[in-house]
Amino acid sequence: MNPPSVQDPAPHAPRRGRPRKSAQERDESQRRAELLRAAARLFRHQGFDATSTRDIAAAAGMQSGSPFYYFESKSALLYAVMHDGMALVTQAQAQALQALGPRPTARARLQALIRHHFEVLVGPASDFIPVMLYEWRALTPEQRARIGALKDRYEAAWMPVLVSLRRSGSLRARPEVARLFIFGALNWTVQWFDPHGPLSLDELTEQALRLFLGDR
Amino acid sequence: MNPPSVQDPAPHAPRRGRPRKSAQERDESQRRAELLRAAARLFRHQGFDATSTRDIAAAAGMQSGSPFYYFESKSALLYAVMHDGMALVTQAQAQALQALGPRPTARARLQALIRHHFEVLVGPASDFIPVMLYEWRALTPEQRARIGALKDRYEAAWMPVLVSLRRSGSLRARPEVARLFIFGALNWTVQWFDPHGPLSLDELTEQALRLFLGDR
DNA sequence: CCTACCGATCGGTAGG
DNA sequence: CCTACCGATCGGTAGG
Repeated sequence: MNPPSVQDPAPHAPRRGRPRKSAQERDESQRRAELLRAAARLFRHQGFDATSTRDIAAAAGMQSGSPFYYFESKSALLYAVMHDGMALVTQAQAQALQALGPRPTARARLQALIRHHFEVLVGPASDFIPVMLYEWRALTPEQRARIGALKDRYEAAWMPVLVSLRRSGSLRARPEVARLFIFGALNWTVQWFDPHGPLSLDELTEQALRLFLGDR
Repeated sequence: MNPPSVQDPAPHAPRRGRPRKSAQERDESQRRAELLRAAARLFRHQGFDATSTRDIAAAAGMQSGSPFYYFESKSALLYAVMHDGMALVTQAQAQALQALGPRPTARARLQALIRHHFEVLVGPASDFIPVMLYEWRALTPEQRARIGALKDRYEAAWMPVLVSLRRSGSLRARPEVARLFIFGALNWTVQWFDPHGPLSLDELTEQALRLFLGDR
């Protein structure tokens, strides 16, 4: 076992009980965030396997070996993209629901969930979730399990809404199966939706609601 | 320019005006088909980039260089998987519609299309179409255009049905957008459906119809 | 963080 | 089809 060296402690092995952040530590976490953003962008457009750590380094303005100062491995980078992405959108989803005010209808809640999900998938500044959706395979089984738990939490918020809509008759399929179909329909938009096309995210949301709900 | 050698003409440069097949040629086309099946299976489960031509050769019982006797490149193998897969399912789709007999309802036609599509996606012996759906990126632009044309033809068959259901009021979204959402919902089943699970393809089809159509 | 480097793997080919 | 091989690229590391 090596004793920890005094200078250049690898930030991917952060120490516990964090003291106040020095200017250098703030710099480091910013560089780390830049790496994550560059990686997410490249993973989304080229795929994980087709993206080299050299590509990522170059996109973040570093030399080829430098990403490994911030991340243990290429796989750890992928995991971090997915993990940080999920943490972000799960919180944003809860806020989108709270913004509806008191006692929103089930339909209004579904609308908010769908609209927010579109934002996450095809809105500006969101390569993270598409990477999670389409690069699942590249994770190790342990990583998959952990990301899967975050994904379950995100999707769980939809179930009460779907159950309520099923009870009222608006939703005609079984809620569990409906949830899987609906996420499929939404997640697939990554493949075809053009943010610069004629359809706005609001219109897209409206069409989705009309497709899935039988009334109104 | 090399004159064509007398023995071992590369089968991936087939001559025109084909004469009757010799036994050797039949053998060759069978070996080619085995390669395609092995490639489709590996591409589906590991992804194109994560599958080496050596993996494919081994799965087909060959040595590492041998796939290049049958295919110009790894990319040509991917293209062939997608092309042959699309040709197969497009024909099968037409047959599924014809089997409905004269004057089927629009609902019956949609049911047949969905049911057939599930068969293509998650039924036995079908790695080809999932590869096409999820390895799109790995094609060259020219290959993408050609496969895209085949895909358009396959999907075009759905439009008259959706238009008809829109007119009758069963479908409440715009047919063009509905088609995209519906294919998303169906194509995504590749990610979660378990053929050995409790849900049959018939039940899955029924749930999909209930989700997308507002009446009955 | 950079420099310099290693071992492994990969797509593809020549020659039979 | 196999054998033997090449050049390129890749993830990752030691040492500063």
